[in-house]
Amino acid sequence: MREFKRKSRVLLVDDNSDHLRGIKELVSLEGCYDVVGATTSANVAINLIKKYRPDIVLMDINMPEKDGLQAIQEIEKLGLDTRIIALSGYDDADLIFRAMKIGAKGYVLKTMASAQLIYAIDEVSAGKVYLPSALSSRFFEYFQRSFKDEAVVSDEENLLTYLTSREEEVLELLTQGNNYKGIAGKLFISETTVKTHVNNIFQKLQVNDRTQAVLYALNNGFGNRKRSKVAV
Amino acid sequence: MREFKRKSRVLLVDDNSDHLRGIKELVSLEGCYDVVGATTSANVAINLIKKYRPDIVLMDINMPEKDGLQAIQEIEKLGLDTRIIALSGYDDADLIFRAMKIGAKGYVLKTMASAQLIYAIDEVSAGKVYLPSALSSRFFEYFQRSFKDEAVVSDEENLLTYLTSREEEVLELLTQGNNYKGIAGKLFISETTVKTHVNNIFQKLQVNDRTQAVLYALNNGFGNRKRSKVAV
DNA sequence: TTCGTTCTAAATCTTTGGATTGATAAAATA
DNA sequence: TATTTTATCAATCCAAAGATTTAGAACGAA
Repeated sequence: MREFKRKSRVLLVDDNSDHLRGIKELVSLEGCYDVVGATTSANVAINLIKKYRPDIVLMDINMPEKDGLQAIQEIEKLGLDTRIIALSGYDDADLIFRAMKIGAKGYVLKTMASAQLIYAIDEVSAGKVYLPSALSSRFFEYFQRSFKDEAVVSDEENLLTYLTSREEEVLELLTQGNNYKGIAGKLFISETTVKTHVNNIFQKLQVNDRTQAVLYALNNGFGNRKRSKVAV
Repeated sequence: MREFKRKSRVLLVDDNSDHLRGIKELVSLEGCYDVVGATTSANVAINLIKKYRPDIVLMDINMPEKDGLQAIQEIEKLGLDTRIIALSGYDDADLIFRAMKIGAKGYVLKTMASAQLIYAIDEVSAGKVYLPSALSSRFFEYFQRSFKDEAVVSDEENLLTYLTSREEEVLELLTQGNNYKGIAGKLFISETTVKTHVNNIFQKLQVNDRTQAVLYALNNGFGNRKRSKVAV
């Protein structure tokens, strides 16, 4: 499959120039990749990317000068179809998670065999997202852990289930920041009717005012909104 | 490696009894697995799991009677160390994502080769999380897409940055559903002072009332809270 | 020192929000 | 059929929220 594709253009970024040289040789040895650039600076890398539009960027994310993750984020914001593979010395679940979250298409450890790196480039170059098995495991453990608390919350009695469909409509509009007049206008009913509904909602959700009602709704999976504990 | 481990105990759940028989034979042929049960009902499965504590559960998630995802969630809530592999007819990204989110340790398509299923069981049995390469790709695309909007949002001007630290404290208490009296009491300042702060907050966030202020705060990464567009 | 900002506070006033009671009509359900 | 639930609306009434103005004290920067 690889031999039929045009050569993929690869850019290398690693603050350690020895590593950089090593990786460059390694990738260059593969017939199907053109190394269009290699730099020790993330800032230079971003400019090179704008200029050469590489297909693949191998980005070291353990750099002192500029955070590699931040660099990835900036590159992603350019909206090019450059696909980034994070290179890291650590198999830390949080690092892996954050890298994938901001759009890295792969994550490879520096300690991994060079064949592994080439394989990752092959896969990502083919449009896939590639995480080595061991790192993928880490990722999913972290991912599942970050949603565990949320599941527990939805386990306890959800007072939202007691709302009638009309009350849900009203609450929906409340969660959009509407006041009585706004809701009345949007539902084509009188303001007093809205007040009645809102009061019933307060009773059912056991809250005292609209802000608390809105907070309850958001924290208990109202509509298709969900709060997650995942942070960047 | 496999031959040194004790036999893993496997439970099979599929509403199609033909499939069920087929899978049972397939798994039974592997020397290292004991099929401790096979049922067409998710509800029966949950009882069997409580009774036999299998190591692995193969759960069909395309069942009419009871939603397989819901069943997985219930099993996860039992807090056992049973690891669940989702069996599905669809490689839908959303389905895969939801299955992994609620704790499935693997996701295998029914159309995949039987060797693939066995491999998945092997990997999950070994404590890993296993997603076939193609599905893993799907998952990550969905995952990255679900965080993309969020990144864009944090990119545009965040009015929260204009708040003073005192105003942030007040807003924090607002997002907890406090009224003026509550905030005044907690900050040991007068109610009128709180009103002043709140009014300044409204000006800076360009909103009309506390509910809108709270919504703005939650939607723009106030504190360590982050809203995600990901839903179960 | 002077200027700007922040935090504090009060006074005043208008609007909105929330509680309560009561009532009608349609629709679902027993 | 009888009963309950739901959705609708009105009229109060009080409390809370919001807008506006003014002002003193503390603090840091120009």
